[in-house]
Amino acid sequence: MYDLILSNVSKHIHLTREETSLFISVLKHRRIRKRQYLLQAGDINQYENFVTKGCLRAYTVDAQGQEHIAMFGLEGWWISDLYSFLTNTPATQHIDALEDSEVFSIEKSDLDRLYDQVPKFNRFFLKLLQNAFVAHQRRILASISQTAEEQYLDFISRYPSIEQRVPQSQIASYLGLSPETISRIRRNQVSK
Amino acid sequence: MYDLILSNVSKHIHLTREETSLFISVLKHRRIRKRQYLLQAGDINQYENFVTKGCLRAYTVDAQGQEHIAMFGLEGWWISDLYSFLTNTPATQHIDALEDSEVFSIEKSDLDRLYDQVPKFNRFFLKLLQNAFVAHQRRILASISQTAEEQYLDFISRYPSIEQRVPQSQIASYLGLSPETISRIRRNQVSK
DNA sequence: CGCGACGTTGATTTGCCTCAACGATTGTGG
DNA sequence: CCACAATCGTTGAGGCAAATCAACGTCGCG
Repeated sequence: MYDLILSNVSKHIHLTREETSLFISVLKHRRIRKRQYLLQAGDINQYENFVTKGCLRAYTVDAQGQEHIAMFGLEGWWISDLYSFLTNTPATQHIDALEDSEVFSIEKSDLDRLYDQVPKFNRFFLKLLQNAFVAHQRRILASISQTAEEQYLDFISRYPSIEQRVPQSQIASYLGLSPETISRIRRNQVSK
Repeated sequence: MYDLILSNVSKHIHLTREETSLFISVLKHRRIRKRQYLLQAGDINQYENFVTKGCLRAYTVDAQGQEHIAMFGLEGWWISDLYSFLTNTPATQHIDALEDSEVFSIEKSDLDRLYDQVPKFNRFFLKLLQNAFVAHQRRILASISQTAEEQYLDFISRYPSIEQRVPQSQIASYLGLSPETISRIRRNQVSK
């Protein structure tokens, strides 16, 4: 049950037995049914969440009611509205499940205590965030410099596991394209 | 001379006198003339840079020769090609100066040693990166959900100091718009 | 002075969106 | 278990926001 998250941690730092059990003691296991919210915009994001099963998404809803996906969360990924989490302000993002899912959640106060008691967790989350930051930078540059087709092809080659699991319309929403555009790109693709 | 960077650090962590002098000892002061490179794509980004004076930009150049600005760096900001820095691989970004500038640079090996000797620097860079991550997330959502005009107005209200200092064409390049579009937005704006 | 950098403006093009209709598949309540 | 609704993707027609192309004015600098 703890294998996935412990191997995720051990990619970056090494934990002693005591540190491991301390870490495990702050994990809250939760099941989220498809379409169920893990977080609603307006609420305060109390948890950093690690996905152990299924698939979630974080997204905003604009004035026209359109959804814009900030990130997906598959097995082995972390997902939260980080700004809300850090500043204790109401979330601007919703997080919900695209499939029946399971996560481990760490409460903010527990995480802060963990940072103090086992300082190397600072290093761990620093590493995580470095990776996320680099990925975001790439996404920004893609968004401002590439055509719709380039963005889509890049996406599916970079995240084939997402492309296979989530509806095309969700990928469209992640890329900032219309579902029809994705459909047309795919049509042109087969004839190439 | 060290005031700006020390106050930047002390926003997030407190340093003893010894830690402060250790920190200062790894800072390399550099002057970069307008149009001069701090980093060229293809080279390995050896430094994390803190801007103490002037204004720099990090950007990629695509196959058509078009520049796309990843980030600006004004006084008090950090700037680097983080991916290259972390992985020791050739940079994909150029960094150069839009004005005569000065920076403090920290070499990677020094930073790694600093992390070990003064672990709270992990915390410091974690905090920095959290802020940067949140800003990037906002930028992504803006880019995929807003019109050109909304993006531009958002930008100048969020970063008035940049808008006053850098050419409009550079802001266009940051937002992924053409310079002409920015010009037209501004024209419509005055008549409102 | 003359040149390059920068911004403006107009004309035209184009990539992608919107709107609308439809088929296939999935899921669900009677 | 079937019928009907919802979800999802596809396709076509038309429109529009922003890009492109081109010409020109202004300013600052070497």
